[in-house]
Amino acid sequence: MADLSPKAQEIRARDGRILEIARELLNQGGYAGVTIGKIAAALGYSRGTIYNHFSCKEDALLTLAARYYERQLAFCERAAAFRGRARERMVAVGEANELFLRLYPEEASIIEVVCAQAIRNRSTSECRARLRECEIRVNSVVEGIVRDAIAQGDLSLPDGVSVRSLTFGFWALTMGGYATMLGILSIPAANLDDVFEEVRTNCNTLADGFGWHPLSSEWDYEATLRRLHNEVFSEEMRRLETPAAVATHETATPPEKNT
Amino acid sequence: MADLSPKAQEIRARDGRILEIARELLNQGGYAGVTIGKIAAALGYSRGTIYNHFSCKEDALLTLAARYYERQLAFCERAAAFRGRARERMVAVGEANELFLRLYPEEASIIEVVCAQAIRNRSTSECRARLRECEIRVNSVVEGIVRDAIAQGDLSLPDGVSVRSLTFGFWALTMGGYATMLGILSIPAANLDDVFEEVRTNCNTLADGFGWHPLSSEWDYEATLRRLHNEVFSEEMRRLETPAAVATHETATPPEKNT
DNA sequence: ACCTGAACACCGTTCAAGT
DNA sequence: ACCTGAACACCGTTCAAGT
Repeated sequence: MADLSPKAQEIRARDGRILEIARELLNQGGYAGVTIGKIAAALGYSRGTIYNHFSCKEDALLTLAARYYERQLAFCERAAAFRGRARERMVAVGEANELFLRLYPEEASIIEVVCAQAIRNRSTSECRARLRECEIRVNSVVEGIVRDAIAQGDLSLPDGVSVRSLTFGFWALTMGGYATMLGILSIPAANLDDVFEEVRTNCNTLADGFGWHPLSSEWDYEATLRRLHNEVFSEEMRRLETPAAVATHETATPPEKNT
Repeated sequence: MADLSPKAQEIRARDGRILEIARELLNQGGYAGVTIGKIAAALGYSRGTIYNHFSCKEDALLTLAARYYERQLAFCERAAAFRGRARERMVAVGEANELFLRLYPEEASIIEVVCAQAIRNRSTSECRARLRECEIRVNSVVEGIVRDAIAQGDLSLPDGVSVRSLTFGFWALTMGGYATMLGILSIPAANLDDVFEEVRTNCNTLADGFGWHPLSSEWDYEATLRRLHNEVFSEEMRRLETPAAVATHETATPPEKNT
């Protein structure tokens, strides 16, 4: 960083400003609200200049998404390093995801962008590679925990079930649940008041179904969560408890067309 | 239908043709490939005429999605009427979803459209209501099975777990898994060769985790599937086994921007 | 009553011309 | 070397004018 000329540093900094503006526009008006023109106006440069920073609009948005995923990955890695039984660490990673979504709810609108193939397909392959890297690392964190559980004798895989497919189950359950909450997958049920709790309960039940010891009935996982909150996420828990610091942005609800 | 004038019938039929053209364009080039201009050209009418049929592009696409969901719902309802233990019927509904996706893989690109808030938000509320109706009905089919299981003594809910949250677990696991397959949620694992099997295995394990009898270890659910194939989906199984009838369309892979 | 297509508004992206 | 903004291509949508 220090070996860059002042001009080059200024340009670097502008990268970040563009992303921040894009994030605000996305939170305010969804994908349709993000426009090269609006970004340029807020930035104080002309539209053409944006293309000196990002090769297209989608690359800017996916870069934003990559930063989001990288922070989420860091949460997961901190949780996976939690000291305890393998299943406790699994619970910890789930909690890390939950805390992350709770802390940055407004930024979750970026996930919709990532999920849309129409957007991903317009982006540069380097951009997608950066996202993919995050996904792979999150996955290997969880697979590592599963392997530890097996090595420690807490879990034995049923016939025909691989580490990958077990990991996939937890992943699909969690992401399917959260995607619902984020409005990506829609849910039929009326008042889904606490998706977080339902994801947690179902993940625990799935682990019980695999016979992953200690079972829910054999262990106090509430205590595990308390310990995790104290030992790993104390700073984040404090921020969550002071509501002013969280969710100051309103969520993205672009005006509807009819009624 | 018979009480419509010939002209009115002609217009009605054009509704369907527009949807069919939209479906083909969607399969060929994804959302970006669907254009009012292209639809009009293929239809042989001017662009303005399209707006006599659908109030906007998104309404046409969501109507297409609603038709898709309605056919899927019909599959689920047939499966739920299967005679057997409640858990067998649950397995049957899962299998119905799987069969539906296997039979119409190319049409799954419509799901991406439905998942994109950016698209849903531009549609008419009537259109979304039609989609929502389907989701509600699928959900109540599954909730009904869960309630039957409880009534018949095969399942007892743990403390703090409602019928809805249990249903939600199966739903999230299934949809999260399929969303992966459809490229909506991306999956880190390298070669995910059989998402279907992994969804099935994990759903079974989740049911075992809830102590839903008969457990996997107490019952031959492979036999249940065979019976379902014979008694309910024999026609569909035959079509699946003659590959010529299935997956003739190529999946939507619009050209990428870079390498 | 239905259809047409010019016209409008709004984008993303490029690139010759400036500084 | 960097920035500008006119110009281009491409959309969705509307509506006065036709038939």
